[in-house]
Amino acid sequence: MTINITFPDGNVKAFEQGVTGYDIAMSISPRLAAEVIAVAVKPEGDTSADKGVTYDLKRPIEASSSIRLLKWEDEEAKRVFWHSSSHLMAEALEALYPGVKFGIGPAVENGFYYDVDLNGQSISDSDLPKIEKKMLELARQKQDFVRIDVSKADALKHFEEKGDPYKCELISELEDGTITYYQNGDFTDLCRGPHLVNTELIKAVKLTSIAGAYWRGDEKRQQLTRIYGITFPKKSLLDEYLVVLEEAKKRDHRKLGKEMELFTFSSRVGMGLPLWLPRGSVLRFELEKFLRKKLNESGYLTVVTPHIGSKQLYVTSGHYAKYGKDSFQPIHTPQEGEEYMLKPMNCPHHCEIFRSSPRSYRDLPLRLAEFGTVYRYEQSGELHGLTRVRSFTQDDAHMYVRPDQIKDEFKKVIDLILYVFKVFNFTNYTAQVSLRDKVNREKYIGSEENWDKAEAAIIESAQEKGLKTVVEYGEAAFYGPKLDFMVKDAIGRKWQLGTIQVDYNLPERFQLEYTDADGSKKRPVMIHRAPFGSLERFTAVLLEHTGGHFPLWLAPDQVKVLPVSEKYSDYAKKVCELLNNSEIRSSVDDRSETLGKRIRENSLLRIPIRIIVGEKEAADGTVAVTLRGQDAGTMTAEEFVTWFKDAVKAELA
RNA sequence: GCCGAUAUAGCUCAGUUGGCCAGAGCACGUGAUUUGUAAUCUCGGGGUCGUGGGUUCGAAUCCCUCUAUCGGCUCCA
Repeated sequence: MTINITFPDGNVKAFEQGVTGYDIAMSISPRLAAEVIAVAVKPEGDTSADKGVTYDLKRPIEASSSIRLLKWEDEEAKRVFWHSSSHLMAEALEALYPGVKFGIGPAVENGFYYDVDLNGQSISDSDLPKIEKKMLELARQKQDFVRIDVSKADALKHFEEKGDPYKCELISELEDGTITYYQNGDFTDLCRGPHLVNTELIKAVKLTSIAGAYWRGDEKRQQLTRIYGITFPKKSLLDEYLVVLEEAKKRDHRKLGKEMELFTFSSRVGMGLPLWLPRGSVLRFELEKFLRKKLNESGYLTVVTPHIGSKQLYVTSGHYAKYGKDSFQPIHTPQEGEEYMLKPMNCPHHCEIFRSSPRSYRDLPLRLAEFGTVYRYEQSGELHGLTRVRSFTQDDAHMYVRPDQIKDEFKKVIDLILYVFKVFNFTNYTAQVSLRDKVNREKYIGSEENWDKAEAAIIESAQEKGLKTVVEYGEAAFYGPKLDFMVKDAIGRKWQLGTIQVDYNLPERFQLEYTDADGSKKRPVMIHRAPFGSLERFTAVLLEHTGGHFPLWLAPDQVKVLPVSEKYSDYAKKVCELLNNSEIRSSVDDRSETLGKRIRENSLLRIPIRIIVGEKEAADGTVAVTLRGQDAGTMTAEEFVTWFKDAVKAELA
């Protein structure tokens, strides 16, 4: 019996039933067969958007299907490669650490990990080379990965005898008849697969770090040792990867922030409490200015509210019940029973502003904006540079809208966020729609009906704006669903920047009302939004995104004027004064250092423009301009001001 | 908070199996030099080796406590 195999280019070829991906590749060329790692199989008639199931190269294909032969360049192939590598590491661990028990060992975005219980033994970074060596040794034994179907009873028996409670727990949750083992060498693991054909494909191994991880992510359960690693089919690919990693470290915002004198931390002030240095403060104020202008154009009203609020405010908002114990504790006053809390968000204050006056349907949408500094008690281990801090300033705003205005308003915010991303040249972002957990719903405040409406509004707006979105169930805030924009940092970690959240709950809790056209009282809907997320996190991500080379309009120091020698200091100062009077941030560097050294130092500070003045310029009243290392010509100081303003205008267009 | 690691001058880092007043480069100060597009030379100041305890004749080095930082986990309004 034959089946039809459809190739990505639309060609169809007949093969014997039970043909494998490897056979198909061989039928095209042996060279291809050597490069193929796995095969994606999509049965004929499956019209879903699904990319197909990844098969082992030697697993028989039983029905007519469309296939894609997956090579290293395909993400799916990398996953197979790394998943197999985690099995190889487990085999090595079992050889080196007798009695080791295994949790789970999946492939991740860059490599793989395995969670293991070392059975009382300990392991440290210095042990990693030993494990790497063992892995390569085993890989060279050319072990086949063998897929074995097994019954639930047999599987349970096997791992009980082996004394592995983690695998037993996993098996107990699986359905009989769907359970498979994979075996390579002496190592057998419960695994769905797919895997490489043979371990010999793994040519280069780097174990990157050791960390603790809770079994099944539950803080209350056993903590396992997680070993991270990455492998490659060629040694050269590993070397390239290590170089990229080094380069990324150079862009780390914590390092750049120090070098460029933007911000610092002090253990005496307290952990997670950033101190903005003068240069960083300029940057921050410019970011604020940039957004304020946009807000003014978009009908927002700016408000200012205090950094603390009475405990009662948060009892009303519901935040106290939800987060009270895990946040900064109430501030007591000399007055018995009087308690204030550092504000963890601005919304409750804004709700009280809404209440300060009767509102008509004509007043809506009411958009209240504030650069509001908030305080959140993040767990100590979670703090990270400027991306996770305990005190940060949100570019916050709350829109109070009529139900019929939600979608329009939502779309306007999406436009704003996309404008921000465009100006800062963020092209590599993902939009995540965060909805309720499908099953576990008790942690959410508010009625089913309102949630359904809010979730629909988000999904539709995103669709109509043509956003590519990922839907995540269970990621919603407790008070409403949200649309988050995520970007990656220098070393590939994802951070949430902009956020838009629909909220039916706070208006309810604060009993917010407006008078509708027919004179009846109606409840507004609230939309929370922050295009930057926070000034802190945005600055961090921007630093890494640009490598510290900010757009001209944003650079803390825009121009450095360098006189060739002391003789031209006065002229340099005159030029600088003119620029500063034209609101161009500039300064003179006339230290008695060589010109070469001053150029170098000011370049390292990433000052975008340098102006050099010497005999010629002083005589002609001109300046010699260099923009980011590129000669931009000689012009009069006045011409430079115009040139500069035009350049800034172009950046913000 | 948990697991693992780290902490030496303002910064980046040396400091060998515990052993003379703890070193370098950069930065800072000083003097010379007055420079035409990415590092001029001279001399100098600066560290109770994160904190507190312990082991030892002797601790930057070994052990414990605490603090902070780093990599993860968990959490994230």
